[in-house]
Amino acid sequence: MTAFKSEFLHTLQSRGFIHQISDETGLDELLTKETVTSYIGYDATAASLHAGHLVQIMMLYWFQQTGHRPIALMGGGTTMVGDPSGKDESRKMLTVDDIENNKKEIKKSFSSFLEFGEDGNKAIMADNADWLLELNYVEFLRNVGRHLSVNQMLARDSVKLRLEREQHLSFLEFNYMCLQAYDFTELSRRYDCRLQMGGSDQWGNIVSGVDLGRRMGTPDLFALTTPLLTTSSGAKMGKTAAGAVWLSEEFLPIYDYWQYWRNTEDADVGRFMKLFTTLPLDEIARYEALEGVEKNEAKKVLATEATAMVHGREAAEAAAETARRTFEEGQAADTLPTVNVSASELEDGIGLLTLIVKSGLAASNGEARRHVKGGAIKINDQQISDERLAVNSDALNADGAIKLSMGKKKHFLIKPE
RNA sequence: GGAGGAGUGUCCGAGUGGUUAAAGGAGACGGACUGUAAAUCCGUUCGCUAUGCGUACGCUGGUUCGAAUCCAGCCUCCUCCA
Repeated sequence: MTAFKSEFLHTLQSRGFIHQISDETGLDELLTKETVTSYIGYDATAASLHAGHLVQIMMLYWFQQTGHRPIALMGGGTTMVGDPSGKDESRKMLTVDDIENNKKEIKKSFSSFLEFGEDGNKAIMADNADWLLELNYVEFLRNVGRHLSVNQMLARDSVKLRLEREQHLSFLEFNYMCLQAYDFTELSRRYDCRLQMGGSDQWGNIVSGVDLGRRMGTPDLFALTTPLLTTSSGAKMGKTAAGAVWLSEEFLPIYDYWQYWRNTEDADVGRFMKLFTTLPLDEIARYEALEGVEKNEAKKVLATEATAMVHGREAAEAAAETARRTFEEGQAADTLPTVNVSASELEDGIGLLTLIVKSGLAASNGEARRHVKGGAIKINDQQISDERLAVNSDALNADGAIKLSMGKKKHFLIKPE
């Protein structure tokens, strides 16, 4: 293992972020010498980023923390085309308005990690729509295309593997690499961006940009990728039953976000602490050394720290406190996620199944019914077996709410309004 | 344009006329055991006003008492050739 001189690479390496670097020594020197600009691209396909993006975001965070200038590049242009690497039928074309809105929302999430601004090493939010959308095909071919080597691109794993397996590779897909390569040179030109980072699956695309830059006469460009992250059981990061673990509060309550990290597998705690929190390494080592039941303490710290990164410390502490009261004292903490029902409806009595569906615990009455049959549903901690039960205001507790639970972990408060 | 292959439930994948709402697996959810973990075991996994009804095997028609299964046309995807 190389010992890096630059604070940035040293930090990344000791925290387990690094998979591949195009020119370790060169990049290390550059980072030691001057304030460097680096970018990571994100497609604006949804209005919120999710936990799968976190590793990338944390890299930008450390980049800025160690004195460099990060660029978060929105794929406004590439999103218009749609990344074909997702194998299913091509993604629905997003409207310009959608993309604009998504960008705005995504930027909010970035603001928790990066300091945006004009000068010094303030982060920049760029958008490849600014240059990709006005590209003229023939002009692009003449200015950029002649520098792109098909021979080299054919050698990239992403392409090579497809060809070897005799799988179809569309021209569009092939061009995605070209556009991303071009992005890199454009960012180099506009912002003197020297480094592109990304997930390990992006290696080929990033290196294509490095090559293109050299042919087009940019300063030396560098590539850095992170390992593909899975949990110890092999599950993809950032996915749950309900879908992605969104960073935006509107998509996932902060309490649930905290819970996601609280339920981390034992084997992942240390690794995740290094990647998703900013705790000092020696402190992480202490938590990592905990065994058995004590590991839970580490998980709570992980959950609170990881939540604080996104939602702020106050909200994270609140989520931790809610969890403590709910799980350790069995109370209905009034900060649990709440479902509002109209007071008059509640007076008349609401069907249990309806209530379960309304709270999002089940997608249909049938599913709700199954949960009741399976003994998963509790109201005010009383197991309910009668699926036809009508819940009315008699069930309200002292705080004027009804605690609805499914299983041991999911709790809601039903409140009249 | 030619030849061949494929399209099944969240995903993968069996199923070539009849107890098929569709084997099996994965995933997910619930339960047991635990530590709000993992592993393991058990259960559930289209919808509904439910001993019934409605939808469902790319689409549209047809054959049949009866079709995911047979026929015709169409659509989409893939491979090879031109």
